[in-house]
Amino acid sequence: MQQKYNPQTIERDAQQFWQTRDSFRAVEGGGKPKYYCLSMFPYPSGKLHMGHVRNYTIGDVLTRYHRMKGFNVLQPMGWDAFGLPAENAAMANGVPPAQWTWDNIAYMRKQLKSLGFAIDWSRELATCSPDYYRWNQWLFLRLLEKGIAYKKTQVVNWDPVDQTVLANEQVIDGKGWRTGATVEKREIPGYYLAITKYANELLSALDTLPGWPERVKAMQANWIGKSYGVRFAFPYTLDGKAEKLWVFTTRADTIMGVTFVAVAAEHPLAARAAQGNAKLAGFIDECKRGSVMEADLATMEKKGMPTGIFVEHPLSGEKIEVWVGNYVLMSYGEGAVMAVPAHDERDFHFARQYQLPIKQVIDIEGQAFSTNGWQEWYADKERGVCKNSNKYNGLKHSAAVDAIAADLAAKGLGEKQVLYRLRDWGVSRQRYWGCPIPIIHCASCGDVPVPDKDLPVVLPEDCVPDGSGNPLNKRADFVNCSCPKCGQPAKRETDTMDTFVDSSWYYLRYACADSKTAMVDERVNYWLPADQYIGGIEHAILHLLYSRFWSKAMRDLGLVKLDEPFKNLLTQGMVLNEIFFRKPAAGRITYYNPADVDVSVDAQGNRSGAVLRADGQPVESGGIGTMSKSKNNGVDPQALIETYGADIARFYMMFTAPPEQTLEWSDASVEGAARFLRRVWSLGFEAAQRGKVALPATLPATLAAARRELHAVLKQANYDLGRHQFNTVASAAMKMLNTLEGVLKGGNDDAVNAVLHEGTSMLLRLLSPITPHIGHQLWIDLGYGSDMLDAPWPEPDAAALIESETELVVQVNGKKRGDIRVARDAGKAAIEAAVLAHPEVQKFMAGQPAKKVVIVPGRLVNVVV
RNA sequence: GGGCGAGUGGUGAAAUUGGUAGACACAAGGGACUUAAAAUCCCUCGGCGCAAGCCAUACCGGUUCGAGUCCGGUCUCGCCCACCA
Repeated sequence: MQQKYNPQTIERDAQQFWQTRDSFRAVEGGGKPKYYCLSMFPYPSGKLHMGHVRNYTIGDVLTRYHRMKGFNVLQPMGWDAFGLPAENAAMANGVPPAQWTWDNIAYMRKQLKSLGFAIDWSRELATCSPDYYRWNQWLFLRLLEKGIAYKKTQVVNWDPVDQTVLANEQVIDGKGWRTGATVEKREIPGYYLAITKYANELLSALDTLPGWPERVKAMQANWIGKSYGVRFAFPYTLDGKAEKLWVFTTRADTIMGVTFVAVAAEHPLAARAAQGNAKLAGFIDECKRGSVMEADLATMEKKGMPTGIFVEHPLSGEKIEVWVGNYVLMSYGEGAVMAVPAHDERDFHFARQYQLPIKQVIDIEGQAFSTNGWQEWYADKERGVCKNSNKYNGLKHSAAVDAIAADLAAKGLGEKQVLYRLRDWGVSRQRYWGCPIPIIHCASCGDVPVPDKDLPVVLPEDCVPDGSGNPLNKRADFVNCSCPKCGQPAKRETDTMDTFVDSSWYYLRYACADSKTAMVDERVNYWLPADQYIGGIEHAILHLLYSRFWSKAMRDLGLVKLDEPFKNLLTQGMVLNEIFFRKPAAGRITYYNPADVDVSVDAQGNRSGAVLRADGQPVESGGIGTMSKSKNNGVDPQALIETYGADIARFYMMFTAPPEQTLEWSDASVEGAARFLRRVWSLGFEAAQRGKVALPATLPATLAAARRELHAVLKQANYDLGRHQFNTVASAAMKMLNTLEGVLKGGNDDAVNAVLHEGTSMLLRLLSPITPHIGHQLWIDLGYGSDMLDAPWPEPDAAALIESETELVVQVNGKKRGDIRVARDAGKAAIEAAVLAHPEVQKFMAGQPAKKVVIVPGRLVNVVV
């Protein structure tokens, strides 16, 4: 055994040991309760970043902890391997995306292994492998049969940089989620998945997920956006034909206040009105081209134009004019709204802009309505009652809605409707590096599904994209085929699937990654749902919603017995670092990596300045931000692992912040973690020299106190592990080390060494989920066993925690004035007497009688004067 | 505009149901060891005060014997959604 802590050799040996023994292979069954610990799989971008290290360290801590607690644990790993970066890299380097991707996977797998994660590598999968994506295609065909997948032509979000369609969820602030390019609108045919059929279940089942953060559930509920309202029609006659203009409203109670109707620029009625109306046609064109930036939209001036078409109010029969309004969305509801300027803020501003009538139909007692300016209460549906509304006068919101909906229904002009904000999920992408959509286009048979026997439709792996659209279109050997129905020459679909399809079910495939004959098998029902899912908050909506939908769809196909795929969700915080830059008078900002900047501090420890090491000149601080290429503030995990080793990197990650919070990078704190593990090693070395000694029946008081402290800290640490607060578990390990070093200095007799050994064995096991390598080695060196993974989780000894005397804090009027030691079983009267006799207490009571004495057992006594 | 969350030393952070605020660290300062440095070890470390003590968990108020924690209000920051009818 070496006296000096040498992480490199220790870690290499431990990893070899685990590999030789195949320690982390998970096998179904065996009588233990199962624990499926799942981390979001990485995109193989080239190398790991700190976010990955943090994510997988959290997963590994939970994995190893549960394993020692007696669970049958599965921790798998795979690769979200399709996607655009591979195409961009291919263009930059002239290498096919497949090769780039597989090279990256090989490198990142090596990195993950060097971090010592307890992963069952036999279940590894990559979504770009035909063995995996054939099942995307297979399931897509099943969904097509069920009508959940369907084709339609629709106005879509078009990313001009990536040259592809984006789902609504992938448009952020009017920009592509990946490229940041301003999204355009285009009309394109594509395949859609009817996620809206599951809207209600996706929403209501959120209540069955107590192990999910409220924040994520709120975001999903918000996104699904359930609204209760009334869908109804304004009848009209055009070109001699009776027609209906449908609208949706959540405020049917204000229906008697309708003074105009507004339709979206894309609405068919707008197009009809624009015929022979060049001015209107021009306006509609302007609206369609207009910005889709939400920030712009929210502040954009209300613009509109009358169509000259009039409709009839369904209840009053009044003539109402139809306007085209730039604030009406074609994609929500009917693309048309009833406008009630008196009680809707947008309608109000629009009406004022164009001098349209404003008619108050909701009254709140004591509030005076005015058309001069908008007041919050105009839209208050809780307090108001109907007025100027004939037979509905005096009714409150819900009663009025009921009555009006009933009257509309009686006329066949409307009914109550539940509407969702959620849209169907467009999955066609005009990209090469993705899963081919298994469809063949035949001139006579139309769109024909590829027969199951011909799956997978294999993506050619030797294409090099050149930026001019999808290279598959130029691959005659891929495109040309024969129609499965009639045998005539046909064309293969060249669109590929959204990569979110790949990641919507990979967690199921881990359970049966070797299955050649089926997408999933019975083993899925053993492992799923995942007991713990860990990943970034950025997937709160997209990936997690799609995955929930996908597993429900598979359930309804009878493939899995599963309502929800992820029982508990932990959203880990981001890894941040300082930002330094210089902004020349002219030219672009340059960012400098914090590793190249020297920061000086004054005597109080306050920051006094920062200079670039290379030239000694000052740089400006840009605060703290997520590690990113654009801010040049990333720290490469590889350098960290090579300099310090996996255990120190892992310990630092766990100690610095609780898992859900952001983690601010600090080189000095990494050094602190290294210091701690060196001390652990020294302690282990010393303990090994002294030899193992069994605990005697009785211990001297100081050793009993030390032992009590060790067990009390362990008790708290176990509690903290249960609630995933790993930073205080790391703190607990530090406290135990401090205590044990004190014990060590107390002498070198059997009693000392007995406490030392018991404490060290507890410490190593408590640390082992976080720093498994050092634990593995010391466990052997100290003679506790040959494989720490087989050791039981340490539990505090209740007997060690018992004290003959307890210390109570003494307060007078809620302020601490001292403390007393009393017998553990001291009665109330004895405690009270002891406290009242305490000199500090007497001093602060200043001769006044005690009004009341509050005793909190085992904690404190408060004397009220 | 709507929703959710958070504000504690120079810094990262602790404080389970209301019960000793700042555990455990980092940084800083002082000291020991050393020819010297690194490493290691010891001490100090929220503010004011010589001290007794007082003040301190964004701010104001409330409940309570007792509030970082509960309630009401204000301010600031972060995230998500957003002309969703």
